[in-house]
Amino acid sequence: MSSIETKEAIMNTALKMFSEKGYAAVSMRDISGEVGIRASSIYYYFKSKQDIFDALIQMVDSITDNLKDGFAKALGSTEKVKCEEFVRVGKAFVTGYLNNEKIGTILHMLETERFHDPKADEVWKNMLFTNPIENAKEVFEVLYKRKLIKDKDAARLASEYHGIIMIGYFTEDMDMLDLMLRTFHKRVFGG
Amino acid sequence: MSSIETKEAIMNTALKMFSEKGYAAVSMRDISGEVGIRASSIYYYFKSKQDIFDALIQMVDSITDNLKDGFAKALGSTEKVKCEEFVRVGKAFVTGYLNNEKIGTILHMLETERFHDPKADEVWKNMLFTNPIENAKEVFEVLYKRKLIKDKDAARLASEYHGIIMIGYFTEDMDMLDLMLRTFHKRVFGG
DNA sequence: GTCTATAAATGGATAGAC
DNA sequence: GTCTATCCATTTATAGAC
Repeated sequence: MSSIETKEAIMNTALKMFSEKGYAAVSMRDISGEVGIRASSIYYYFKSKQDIFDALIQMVDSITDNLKDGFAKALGSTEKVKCEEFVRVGKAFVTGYLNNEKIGTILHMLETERFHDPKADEVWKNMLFTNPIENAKEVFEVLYKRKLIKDKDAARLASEYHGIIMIGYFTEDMDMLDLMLRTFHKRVFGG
Repeated sequence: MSSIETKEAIMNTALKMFSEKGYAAVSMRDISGEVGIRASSIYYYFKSKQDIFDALIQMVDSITDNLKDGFAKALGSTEKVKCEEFVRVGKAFVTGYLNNEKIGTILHMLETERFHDPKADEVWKNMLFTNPIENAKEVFEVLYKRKLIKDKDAARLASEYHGIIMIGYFTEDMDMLDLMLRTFHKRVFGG
């Protein structure tokens, strides 16, 4: 295996194990064993266990920027925001993005470590709240300017919308998420 | 110190440290040092480290039942649900209950361990979602029967309401929470 | 780049004195 | 009840051979 491949294997394995067991509960031997090398070999790529974690956070931080797409692209440029499309985009954000294999694993890792790692806490909040709400806000601003909605308060609409998304994400009740999105659409876009 | 006091000190200290550092990162020596005894003395009260954690979860599980009060008592029995009162109750749930010293610490501990402890995951979801939503649902059912609201779907209203609460809790934006609660009140109870 | 070997520290847990 | 002493497994990390 080439050098770069081994390094990536270490990071992917560490991410998976940290998210399942938590940082402290995973040893260098656990990671190396899963990768198929000896623990000491990890130190050729990373100077410490913390160094692996920091590299993961940094990687995650850059991924976060690629989030905007879905909601903005799907809703910000259509003629009329149909209910079915609105509901589809909302559910896709939960099932396709938040519960995506990669993103979901990252969120789990951050969630287990965020209380004792300020950087992890910041990235977690950005991924799950700050960025999505900011993106939704921009979309609602566009929709208002294009007179597709009557409510001018884009910031509040974005927080309300994301509240629905978060309840769907945490309770995993997709039927209720569907229903709440329909009700929100009716209220904001009109019957 | 009496036997019962020492046992409580161990549990309180363990809860605090588990919530700050995570279960695996806290050693028996860490806990005993904070309590002011030797690590071996803990084994007089608990047969293992896991035993402390399990005792905490069990304690937490019983506390959860005392949750109903706030929302139900405050809103389910008044003549008319005034906006100010509705907003006050919602904000009090976030600042007084979820961010309460004891409850908040418990939630943090559960959140760090829930992905590798099914019982912790269950209790966490109950405390933060299942129970509050169920309680809110019962209140909205009462309010509908008393013709104080026109919307019949109490389950959906409860999820929408709790979505607002959760956004307030996670983002810590109390001004936005205030605004969303006012908007919700206007929509559901009428201007 | 990956290995073996090992240092040095820390972990959970027990035995037995007081 | 709390202590000292200790066992034994496991941990992070390094040194140096290949």
